Amino acid sequence: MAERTRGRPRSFDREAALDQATWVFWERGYEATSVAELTRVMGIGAPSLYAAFGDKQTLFEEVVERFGERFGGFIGRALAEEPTAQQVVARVLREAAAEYTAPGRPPGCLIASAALNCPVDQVATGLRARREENVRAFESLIRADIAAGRMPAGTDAAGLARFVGAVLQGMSQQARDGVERAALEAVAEAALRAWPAAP
Amino acid sequence: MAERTRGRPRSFDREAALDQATWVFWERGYEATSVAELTRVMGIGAPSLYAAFGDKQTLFEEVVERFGERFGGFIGRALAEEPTAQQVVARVLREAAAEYTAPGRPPGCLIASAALNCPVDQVATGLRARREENVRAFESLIRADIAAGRMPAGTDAAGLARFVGAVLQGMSQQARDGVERAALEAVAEAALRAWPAAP
DNA sequence: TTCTTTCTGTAGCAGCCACTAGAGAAAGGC
DNA sequence: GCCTTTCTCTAGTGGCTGCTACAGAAAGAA
Repeated sequence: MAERTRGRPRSFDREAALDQATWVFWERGYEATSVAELTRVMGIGAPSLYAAFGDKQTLFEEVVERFGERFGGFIGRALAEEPTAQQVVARVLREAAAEYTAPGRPPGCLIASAALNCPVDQVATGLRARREENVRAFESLIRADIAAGRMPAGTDAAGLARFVGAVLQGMSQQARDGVERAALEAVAEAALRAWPAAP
Repeated sequence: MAERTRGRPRSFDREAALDQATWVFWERGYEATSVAELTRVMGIGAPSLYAAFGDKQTLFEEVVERFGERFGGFIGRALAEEPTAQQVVARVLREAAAEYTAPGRPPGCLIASAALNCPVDQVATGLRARREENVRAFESLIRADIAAGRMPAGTDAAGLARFVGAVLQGMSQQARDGVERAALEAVAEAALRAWPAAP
């Protein structure tokens, strides 16, 4: 990755700076994070930021991508590793309670909360698409379970998937409001009781 | 109310201007709403706004108060009119699906979404307190139902109340993401299936 | 009429916003 | 050594932010 190139070499670690930026955006959200604060936390000058990352919006998009890989991965892992919709959802909700309140990092989920009330349409839309992606993944998983006879034939797959998405968003917001892990776990357990019994 | 006073009379309707301000804050959130936009929509100059409402933050607090009376009232009404916790929660969730997607007004709930990612602590804290108030009302209602033998003795009242709060917040966010009423009603129905059976 | 009180419109405050021009610094290629 | 390339630093840009000083307008009180 570190190809030798001509010209003066970059004096900072691009990956480390990206991590710092992720932290700030996660904590404050897109709009409330100023470029001045980013450069301060990243330890670089504004021209270096613009040379390395484009502009604030492009930097944010890269931050979101990285966040999805590093911290949003628990949803992808559950989707990949658990065999049934119920097991996926149970694991996702329980892990969300832990992830959204993990000590040493900002509460909640960046993808759920960083671009709320954001007047830059493209930014808000990008995050919305990522959330919608998850809901659709849940939905097709539920449909598969219905088809396989693991869930009642009359189950409202879209509604149930949307419910899981809403609970995740609600849990993230509650975490940002300062609610702690045990309380979020109670929310997850309550949500799981809504799951339809196997036929 | 319209007491005669000395001095030049105000040239605009204070209540109407407050309604316009409510609309803008509801649509855009606290931070993303500029005083310039407020004065434009309210049809008054900045000095008139500051004379009549104090400053942006005080105006917002008044807007929140009015919003709670006009649009958040459905929760209070359900709490006052329904006899059991289950009936309160069922009505609140179902009405929320309609309220959060009512045509002709901004989607979602101002109290749930207008101060997310807001760096002005006092504003964010004020809305958080209002949300917390609702959760506590649900909780004491559930406790009363447990004491009256209408719900199982082992019910986690705090957890269930927090769950309802999280679902409401999630529904508001989904509404802001453009999800429509029927889908939110499915979320409400799913959430209601989590309610513990009577003992 | 004149005084006092209150509101309104113009015009502008300092401070922050995202962003960048231009000069110098630090590397490889020759 | 010297050229090219790329990055960094200083010092700003215009534009927006919330907010206000000031002068004039419009009412009641005398």
